[in-house]
Amino acid sequence: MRTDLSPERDLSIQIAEAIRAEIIAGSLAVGSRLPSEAELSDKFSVSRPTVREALKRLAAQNLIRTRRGASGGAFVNRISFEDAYEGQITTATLLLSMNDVDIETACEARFTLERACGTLAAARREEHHLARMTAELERQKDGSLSGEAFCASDVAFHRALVDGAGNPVLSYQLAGAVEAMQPLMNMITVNAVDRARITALHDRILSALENRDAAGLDRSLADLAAYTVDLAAEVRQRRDARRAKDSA
Amino acid sequence: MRTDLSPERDLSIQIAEAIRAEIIAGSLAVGSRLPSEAELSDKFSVSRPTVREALKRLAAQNLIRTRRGASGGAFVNRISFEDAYEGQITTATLLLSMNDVDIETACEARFTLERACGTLAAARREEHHLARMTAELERQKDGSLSGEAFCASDVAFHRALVDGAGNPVLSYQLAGAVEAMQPLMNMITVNAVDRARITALHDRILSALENRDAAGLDRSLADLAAYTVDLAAEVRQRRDARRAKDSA
DNA sequence: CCGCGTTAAATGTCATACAATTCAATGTCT
DNA sequence: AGACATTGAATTGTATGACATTTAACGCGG
Repeated sequence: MRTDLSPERDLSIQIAEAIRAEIIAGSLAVGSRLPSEAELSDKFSVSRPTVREALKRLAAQNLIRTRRGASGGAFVNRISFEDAYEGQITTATLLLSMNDVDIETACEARFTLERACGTLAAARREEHHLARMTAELERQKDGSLSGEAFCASDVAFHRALVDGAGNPVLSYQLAGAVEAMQPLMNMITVNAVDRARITALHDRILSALENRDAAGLDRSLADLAAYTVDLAAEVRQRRDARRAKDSA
Repeated sequence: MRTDLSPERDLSIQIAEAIRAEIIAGSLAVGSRLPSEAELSDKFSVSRPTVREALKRLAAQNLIRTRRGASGGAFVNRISFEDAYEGQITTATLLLSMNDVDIETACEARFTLERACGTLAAARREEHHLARMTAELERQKDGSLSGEAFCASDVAFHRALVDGAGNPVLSYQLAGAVEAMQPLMNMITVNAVDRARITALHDRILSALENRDAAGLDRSLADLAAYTVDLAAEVRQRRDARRAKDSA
């Protein structure tokens, strides 16, 4: 079969869209092998490099994976939640950094969603969620931890909480919200006093979750949200003051 | 400058990651122009097709856009909420269809998040949110509406509710969750009785929002969630019955 | 000063060749 | 006969060079 393309837009885009449409429609099942690059370039009447550019576009979206060698080729990928997390996180991170979203707005979004998950997690959390959170909390109490490592542990702690809701779709959605804030949090969390306060709140969160105390968990998360916003406000005040001094 | 690459993985992947890292780190600012393909192939000591494959990967993620002609080239894209929203919908849709996520799980995620927004929306909604929801609700009561149009209106209604929370980050996250479910909802909502029940619930939601009655709004949304899950269960029972008959 | 063609720079596309990788068939030795 | 090395073919990855297309800027003439 030979498929014609309109010369309107770039060929590699059209080819990528044609293949993506087939994948979404299901006529290319998960795990099935696409025609070889030579066959595709024949089918679309384009050169092999052009086909390859189209395939790279799809590969960048995790829609296909390629293997070399005999009986190699491009295969339709089953998009796992883990794969999707990554894209979600980088996109959300860039969205926040590129669109001048203030920390208060980002915090509100993140904690609003997280508290909603908390209600479910209080009912469904399992031992391994608590174990992960306990381990991270221990790390956070280590004073020698670097700022970035502390934030990374903070993220892991909260993601375990979200996972406790036992709903993979929720975990996927929240991954972006929680993880995307890490760069912002890196600017905030600094001194030992702040850390102590945060780990104390984490203690409350963890024990509330352990006791399946949904209301207590929600209060603790709300307190953490309020404290985070306070810290953000301080950071901004310092920054504004510095700017005023610089411009003077 | 010449950058060395390890021969471990594919070159185009490494180049794409190197450039992406620069964008995320901010050393390539939004709107700035990347070196030309010839310069990049020189910098990384690879051929131009390889550089192009790397750029196509980045273009597929909306990280860059390219323009032809003099003073053309590849430019760092400002990721808009609209762009990101597109990608999130296709990803979320594929996730749901490829991973056999049951409707209950998807519904739970969607309404859990939406109820969280509702609490904020009850406090912050403005007249134009109510106006949009009222208009959509009127459409939904028109019996001649097609199934798809009804669902589209349903989505618009709920997006207006989410927008009422007055938090763009929240709107972005929720838009994906609500919209990605539309294909699933299309299979559910069918007959006039179901529609009447749904619009009645929408009536309750709207008036609760109008009266800034957060608790009532939450109850109404919970009822709608429960009803949706019921409908989904019916659909599945019918489907299973049909399958059993077919295999018999 | 304005309009218009020319030109140069950049991406888009093509054709071809070769390298690297993987699997399978084949053949050989024990 | 069976295990193991060898070869070969299929496929993706990369390189090279060329041409086509598009676009902005420049210079020239009116």
